[in-house]
Amino acid sequence: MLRDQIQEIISAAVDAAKSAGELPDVPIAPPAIERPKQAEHGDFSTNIALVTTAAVKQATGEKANPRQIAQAIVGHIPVDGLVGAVELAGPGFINIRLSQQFLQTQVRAIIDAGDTLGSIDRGAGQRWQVEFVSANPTGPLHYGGARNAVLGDALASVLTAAGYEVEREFYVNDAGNQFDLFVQSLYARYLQLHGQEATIPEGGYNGAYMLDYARQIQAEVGDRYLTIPRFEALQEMRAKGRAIVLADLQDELGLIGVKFDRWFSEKSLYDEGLVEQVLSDLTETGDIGEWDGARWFLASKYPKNEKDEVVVRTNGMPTYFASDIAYHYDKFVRRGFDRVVNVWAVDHQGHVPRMGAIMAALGLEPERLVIVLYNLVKLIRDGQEVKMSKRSGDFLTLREVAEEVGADAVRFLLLTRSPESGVDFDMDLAVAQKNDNPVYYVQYGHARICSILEKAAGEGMPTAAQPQPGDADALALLVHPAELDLVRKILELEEQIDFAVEKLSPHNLTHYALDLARTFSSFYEQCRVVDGDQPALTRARLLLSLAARTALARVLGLMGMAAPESM
RNA sequence: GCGCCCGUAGCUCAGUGGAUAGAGCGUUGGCUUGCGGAGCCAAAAGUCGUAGGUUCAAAUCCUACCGGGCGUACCA
Repeated sequence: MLRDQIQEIISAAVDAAKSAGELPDVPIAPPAIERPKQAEHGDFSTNIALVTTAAVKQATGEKANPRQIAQAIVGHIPVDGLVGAVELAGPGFINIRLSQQFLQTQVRAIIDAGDTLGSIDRGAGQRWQVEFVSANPTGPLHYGGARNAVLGDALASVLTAAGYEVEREFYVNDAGNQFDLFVQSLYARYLQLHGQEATIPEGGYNGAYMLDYARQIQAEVGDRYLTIPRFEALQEMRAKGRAIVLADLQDELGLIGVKFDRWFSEKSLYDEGLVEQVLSDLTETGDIGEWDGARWFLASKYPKNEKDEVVVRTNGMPTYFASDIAYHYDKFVRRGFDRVVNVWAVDHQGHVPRMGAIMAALGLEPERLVIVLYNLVKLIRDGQEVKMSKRSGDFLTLREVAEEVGADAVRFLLLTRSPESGVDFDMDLAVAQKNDNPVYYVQYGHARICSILEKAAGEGMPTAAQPQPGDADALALLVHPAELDLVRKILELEEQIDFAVEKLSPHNLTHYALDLARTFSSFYEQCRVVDGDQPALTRARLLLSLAARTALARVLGLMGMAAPESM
């Protein structure tokens, strides 16, 4: 990364100053390189002199002057190539400005990077899994699930851009209570379709969509399930119901552009005996014991856990937690992911400590499992919170929101917030403001550039993507502040990607995308691109416009949004 | 009660110990005859919940308190 190069330059300058005897030879941490808030403070700044002052004071007991120290370091920073200017400012900050020539030459590099623009090698050689959504397969996703989908998907994209090999996984809870209730509810609906008396079980699923599902089954099997015993009918319906609900979920997630590499079945863990195997392994290691007629995982042996957890109930039925242990064994031991990121709503926070206990019991480094918690989405109507219930069928689905507000607008809306911030979602307001969504500003910038490039092509100019002999000379004409600022802004993308990975949250991308679009607009207002009287400058600005389009398309792609050529 | 998270402009939210705390929406005023006005420029708008502490430097770290959300199942 560019920032790393700057850091190396500063480090080298510190060493050189020490060798020259201009700095006392005390240990100094690697300099922190920051992006100043204000443009006058340059492209990068470092507080190394202030930090060094403290280090010198501690080592020698003598008071040092931070500005003097800064001056000594500045004297050893070469001004050539990358660095255009170095300034000493304020109490002892060192501000660095990128050279004009460097910025100009980056334009072609940006274009050539294309859809790998901003990629970094932070995760090279690392295989990560992002498991997200993983909603119960009992019906359409509600709106809160959309936040999970948007967050997990963008996170996976950003990790990929940072060099990790990433798999997106949806854990299908097709074993256990909720799925049983779903199948029984489905069976009841099926019977009702055939005019038979049937009631939805206590705690079952009443939503209207269940009738649609039942009709699909009816269309497939006719009245076959009336002719075979209930037990067998339910058995078959498990598979059919599963296929139908997964198809529905897949379709719904597809509306906001989310695709999974793998849909992992909880039931498969039982079918192949992995749950039983892992439970018996842990019994041997003393992590699972039996009392009060149940089998328990001794979580309290491990830090941050106060209680033990039931894995097999008194009635002999395993809990969700039992398969969760086997599932994570599968992820780490069998499939060998270096790291797994689970995206959970904050109401599952109580599980976090016991997941740490699982890792410890399985002999795995706890940091290999990361849980990203995001806050809940509250639905507001007429200023009041609306409680949603999947069982009663009274809930706002992701599909409804995506259709009414627009997929990209929904993604943007949910992605701008940091995960820990709660979201109050007012559907009426969202619909009313849907054309004011900031995502359209970003997309508009992209479409506008496409239009400019098309106009240039229409006037017989060579395409910007195709290198021309005089390009290097033409790019040297980019000296307007708005032109250089645009290049600067594009070059920030890699740091934004790095930051998103560092924080395991891609929400900064939305702010960056807006910033980038604004920077392009500013260039567009101040610098006419296509000008027949100035062919070389036109060429340079076409290249810069293409670079901006590349960056806009890239960041929109990372966020899972379209980059339209017209709108 | 205990644990985790949040409190920043009218609203919704960003903000990596650093220099004058930002954006979108809303409000007010201006920009027609040049590549897309879904745009641009400008203005008003802040006790960063409160009080202490650490630091050369705190919205950011620590402590207490106030307000809100979530959790504290042989549910998932």
